[in-house]
Amino acid sequence: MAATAEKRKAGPAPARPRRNRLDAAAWIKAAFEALARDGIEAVRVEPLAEALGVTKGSFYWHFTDRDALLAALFDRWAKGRVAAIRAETEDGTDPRGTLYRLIELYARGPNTRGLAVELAIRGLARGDARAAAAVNAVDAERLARVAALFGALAYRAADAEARAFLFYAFVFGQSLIARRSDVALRTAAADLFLR
Amino acid sequence: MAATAEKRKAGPAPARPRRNRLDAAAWIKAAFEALARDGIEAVRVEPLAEALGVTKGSFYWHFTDRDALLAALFDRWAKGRVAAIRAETEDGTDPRGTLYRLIELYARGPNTRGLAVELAIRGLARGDARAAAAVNAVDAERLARVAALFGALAYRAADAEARAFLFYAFVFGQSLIARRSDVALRTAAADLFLR
DNA sequence: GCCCTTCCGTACGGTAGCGTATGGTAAGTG
DNA sequence: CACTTACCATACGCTACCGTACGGAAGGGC
Repeated sequence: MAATAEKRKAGPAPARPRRNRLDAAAWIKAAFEALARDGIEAVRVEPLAEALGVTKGSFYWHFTDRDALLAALFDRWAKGRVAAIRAETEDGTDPRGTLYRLIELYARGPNTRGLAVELAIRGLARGDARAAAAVNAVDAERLARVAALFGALAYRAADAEARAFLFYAFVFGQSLIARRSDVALRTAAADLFLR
Repeated sequence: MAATAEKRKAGPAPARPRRNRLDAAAWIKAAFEALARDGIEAVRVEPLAEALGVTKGSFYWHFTDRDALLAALFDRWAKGRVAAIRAETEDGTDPRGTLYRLIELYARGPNTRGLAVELAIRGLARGDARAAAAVNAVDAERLARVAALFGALAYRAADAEARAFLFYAFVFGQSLIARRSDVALRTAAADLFLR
């Protein structure tokens, strides 16, 4: 990470940094956009620079190389997903409702962007150790949280764990199949193990 | 394999067909190898040529461009998968055993190659219409066949369809999750809807 | 034998992107 | 006002790949 927040002085905050000043986070955000829309092949330095309205001179100030951007991308994705699943499951009441809400989050909803990022990173995890590490961290947290939800529904530990595994296998597998499929079929399938 | 290769008499000349004559199928096969191992970005003309021991002069004789190779790849994959699911389900006896066998095929067996190809093509289906068409054709056949298996287990039509959907969502989803090496967990999850 | 088809090698031009070197410029700092 | 810092623009060399043009070798048909 490069230097980010150096202007800690008190006083009037600068309204606009300058013309088009960027920080590392802006590059990562643009990288997420490109990844969601066109996959990892679209996360390239020069196209991103053009999309951001700067040149790659900016990029190589904030990152050592393209690989560093990818590493930051995976890291930030993992942290964000872990924080998200914690926030979504911290309400202990109504575990079954939470499960249904979680499924909706990835199965329908306007979350095609997040799903695309998810699938892209999981696809990379096959050949990239850092992507694999990010996926492992996210999966561990998610499976633990969802297993706890099933545990709250009075399933025994081993059964709750199996149901959590089935839960996420279904969530992501379904997204690989039903590109235009109907909601009724998906709901019926989910009801088979959410009962 | 040295049975049907005698075109010449027993001269001192090399008995090979010629030096390294290829056909389109050889290129497609090499493309599958590259796709399975390193993803779609590895399916490139010049690296494939080197792997095949020829130059790209050969490629542009058999294909108009790289895109034509990808189209042939998707087409052949779809045909192969449709033929495979038909062969695997044509035996009507023991539907449940067939279901378990199908799951093993993608979840456990030494089929990491086929699974890698499957996931790569499904990842491409998001942005490539031909890949999407191939996936749709394969999915339609698979879902119909597996729904028929569940139907043979006395599930009613709608239920059988939902179970088939869950079946394939699980098969592919489980392959995306980190803890896929845990056989017991995977089996327990499958038993939740195959029991 | 001769030609004709099939297939590949060789050489070339063109593009896209990576990373580097270096200078320039506006904001802050003293 | 000099000076420093942070950040970006510009220009360059390099590599990998795509697709084209064309020539040449090896067999099969006559």
